[in-house]
Amino acid sequence: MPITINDVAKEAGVSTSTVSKVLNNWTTISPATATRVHQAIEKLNYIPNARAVSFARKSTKNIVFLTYLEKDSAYLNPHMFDIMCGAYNELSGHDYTMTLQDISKDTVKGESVSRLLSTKSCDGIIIHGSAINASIAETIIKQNFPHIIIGHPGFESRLCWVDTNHALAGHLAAQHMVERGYTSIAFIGGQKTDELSFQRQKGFLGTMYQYGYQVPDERIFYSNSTSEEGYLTTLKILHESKRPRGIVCENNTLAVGAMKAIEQSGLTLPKDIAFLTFDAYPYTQIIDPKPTVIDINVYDMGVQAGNMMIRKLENPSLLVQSYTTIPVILEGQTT
Amino acid sequence: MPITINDVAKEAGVSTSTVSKVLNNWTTISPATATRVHQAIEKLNYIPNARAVSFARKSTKNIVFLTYLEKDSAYLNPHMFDIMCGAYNELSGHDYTMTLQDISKDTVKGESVSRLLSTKSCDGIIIHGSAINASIAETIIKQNFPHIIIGHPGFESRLCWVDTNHALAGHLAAQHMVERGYTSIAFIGGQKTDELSFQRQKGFLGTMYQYGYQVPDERIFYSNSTSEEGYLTTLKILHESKRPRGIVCENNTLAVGAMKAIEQSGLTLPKDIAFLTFDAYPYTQIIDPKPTVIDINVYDMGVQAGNMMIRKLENPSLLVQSYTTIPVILEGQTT
DNA sequence: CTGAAAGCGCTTACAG
DNA sequence: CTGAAAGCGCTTACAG
Repeated sequence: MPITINDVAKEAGVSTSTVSKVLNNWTTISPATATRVHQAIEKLNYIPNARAVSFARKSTKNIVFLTYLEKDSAYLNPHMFDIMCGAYNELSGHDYTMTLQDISKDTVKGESVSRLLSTKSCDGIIIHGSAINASIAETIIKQNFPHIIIGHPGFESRLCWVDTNHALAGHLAAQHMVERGYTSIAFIGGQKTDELSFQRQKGFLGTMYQYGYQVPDERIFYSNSTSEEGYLTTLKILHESKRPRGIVCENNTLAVGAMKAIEQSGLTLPKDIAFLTFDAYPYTQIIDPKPTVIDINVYDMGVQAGNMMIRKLENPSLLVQSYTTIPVILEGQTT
Repeated sequence: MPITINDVAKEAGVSTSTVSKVLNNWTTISPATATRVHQAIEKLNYIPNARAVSFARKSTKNIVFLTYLEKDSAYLNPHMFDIMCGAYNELSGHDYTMTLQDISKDTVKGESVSRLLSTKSCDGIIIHGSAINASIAETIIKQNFPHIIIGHPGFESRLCWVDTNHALAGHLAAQHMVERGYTSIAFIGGQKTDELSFQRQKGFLGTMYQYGYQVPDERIFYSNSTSEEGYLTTLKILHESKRPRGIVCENNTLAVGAMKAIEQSGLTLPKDIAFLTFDAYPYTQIIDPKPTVIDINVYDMGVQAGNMMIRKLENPSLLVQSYTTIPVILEGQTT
């Protein structure tokens, strides 16, 4: 038989309401009573039944983390899990639990979210950027449900979100290259439609321009972000009649191919050509030489998301819509 | 005002108990009544309050996944998250939710688990192998709490667990090498005390022996599993007076270094030397040429863990203690 | 400062 | 086959 609040009340010689008040730190309880109750709790080794508390309070102290959880997600997108850890850490530090929810099996867009809200099985929902869509957005906004999107949603709305300033990352990349004296640079980006890639490119090109080193169109490349394309594009760049002084890759996968091409061409980094890429993961840690990268602290983004969620729950009238975190440069051996 | 079971009862002209029975598929309900109730549910768009159900049923339909969730875990141990996804998938398919729990902040060993059990906030607990210890084991066994450990616990106990047959993986490695005609082979392992490495090595050496190709002690190496050590050890192996025909590395990190050494020595894979390693992640996908690996399907391990958990919950007297999953060979260009 | 009582929204013996 | 009633273990106005 598990110990209940009634057992504690009996043991302490008070009513259950009094025990409850002690448990919830009401200020109206006399110190003497509080002590007696605490002693009883200690003696009986009482711990409140979380289910009953949740039911009586009409709050779960639980946050759902909505994302894709398919096979190989961990390898294809470790960032997502690092964000998850950050969010977990912040939430658990404030006595919230965190439940996972996969969106990939939804046959109707947004159904898992609707269900989540109507069953009242969480107080709030953190949504990974890859899992947000207009249908979910509408459900959440209509019900005014506490939420945070990780990554800018990609469409205008009243949704709340946290993101890293990717344009600033591009700016930092340009600034670093110019400071090191690399002024003629080729940029290998992802797909034209990729928002993240676009922001990095925009920040990079804009800052180069401000410094007076406009990057010509023929030195701006788009790709499907495969290592193979990074390799081929870089070969092409290196065989230009007038080779650029440096190459910037929009992501790690491109970087693997690019550096292979540079190595095979017999060029030395950074003497013959400088190289910079974005993100410290997943490959730049093991590529040799270690490239200079503009990194984003995704764990911290998760922490910020958790923190914003908690503040929203504590103060529902809070009007903050977004947090933006700042990228940092990690210097390697290629610039 | 959210719709409750009472609203549905009123709408359908029946009692709340009847609605509840319809909701829970009791066979004693007449088809006509069931239809009326379903219509009312449909009309009011009623969804049961999960908190109330959980409280009344004294079960949460929630499983806790216990592990380490610190910064960078996702990069250092993507396997763990892939397992997590597998477990989630299986659990959610059976209408269980899954909550994360980090163990790294426990000041007293096992305190988070004790708390979990006393607050009754889950029906069962899945524990990643890295997070199990004697204190947690004792708590769980004493309370006879539904649990699954991912990976053999490393000490004898009545704990339930799932794991891959790592010795079999070693066996498959040996078999493959011998079949391809590579009979003189060096083995680079992890630390002597590492159980997984030991099992792989044991399986490998044992099978080589059975085939009649005993691996001499001077061709068995131990290491701290860094890429650097893989590199240096391989260089040493390649400069032996009588070079082996193949090298087997116990893990991916060693493999990165080993293959670099082979390449730098001007040897061609697999013409001059054959190479095989374990695990398809995190690096063998991008190493060139792609090595032959013995892979373990960790996602499937998670699925098995989830499945075993569900069967235990449905049938508490189930005596199964362990599942063992089977590794597979993925042929690359190095054997 | 404390307690009796209602209530949170379901489930489940039990009676009919 | 259906329903009245007790119960799950807390919280929280409200009265004193």
